[in-house]
Amino acid sequence: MARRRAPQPTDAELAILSVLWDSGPSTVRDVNEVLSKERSTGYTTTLKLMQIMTEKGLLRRDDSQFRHVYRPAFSEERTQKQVVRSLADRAFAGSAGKLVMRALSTKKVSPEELAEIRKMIDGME
Amino acid sequence: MARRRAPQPTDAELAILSVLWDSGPSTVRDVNEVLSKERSTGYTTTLKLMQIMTEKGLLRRDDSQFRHVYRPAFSEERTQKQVVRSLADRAFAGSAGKLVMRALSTKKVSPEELAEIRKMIDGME
DNA sequence: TTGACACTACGAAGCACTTCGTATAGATTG
DNA sequence: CAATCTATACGAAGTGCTTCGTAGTGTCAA
Repeated sequence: MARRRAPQPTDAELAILSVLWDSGPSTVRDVNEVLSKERSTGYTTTLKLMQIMTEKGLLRRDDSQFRHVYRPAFSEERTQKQVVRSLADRAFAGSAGKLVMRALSTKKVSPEELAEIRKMIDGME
Repeated sequence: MARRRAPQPTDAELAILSVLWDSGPSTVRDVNEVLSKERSTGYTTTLKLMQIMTEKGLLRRDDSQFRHVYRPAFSEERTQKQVVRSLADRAFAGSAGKLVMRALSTKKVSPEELAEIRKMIDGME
């Protein structure tokens, strides 16, 4: 079962994907309204990006309506695994374990999450 | 104690930093010999990158000798924390904990590392 | 149906990253 | 000292990312 290869999303593309994962299928306007709050992005900028992402295969588009509706081509889980693996390769000599330990050491993990992580490790052994 | 801000290293820059963290202070030739094995990078390419990294403040250079000797301006630990935090912001809504769990779920963590991670969590509670 | 509005398509510019060719200067060897 | 090797400096090209202006097309209400 060969899965289509997914290109690594860029920063701006990840921002768009995040909105779509949160909100579900959306129009360009929907996405841009969320993004423009933090990034103050122009409408046509978001449009162009989403068009390119569709060409790349990162998004799917339903253009049966006047307002095209976009959705992510790949799940949040799959994409997150991909970017994590990519970072592990680039900055941690390929070791996901080293990456995990470094992430834990940033002290930005809440006790609740810590407990969840421990439970996850328990289930893996 | 305000620390100088470190720019995010790019991919090629991370590759160079990795060599320097591993090997210690090195000349351009030293670095290029390691890199060219995987990346087949030209000598002047590596040189130019390291010059730019020095301008950016990512590397320090000792040019008292004919062959300049370079070393990282920031530690591996600090840089790794930085890139992890950056990824958490971009793809995990800022949550290092979510990033950790996703990294664990890639199944690329050895049992030894898993044990180490558990020990680390024990020490944090 | 026509004017106003909203949407998509397209082209291009600005910028950063990466790569490499060429010029120049310092070392080394016969 | 001259030839040769090795190093650095510099400029520039190619590419990809991001941004936006403008043109063209569809929609809707008066």
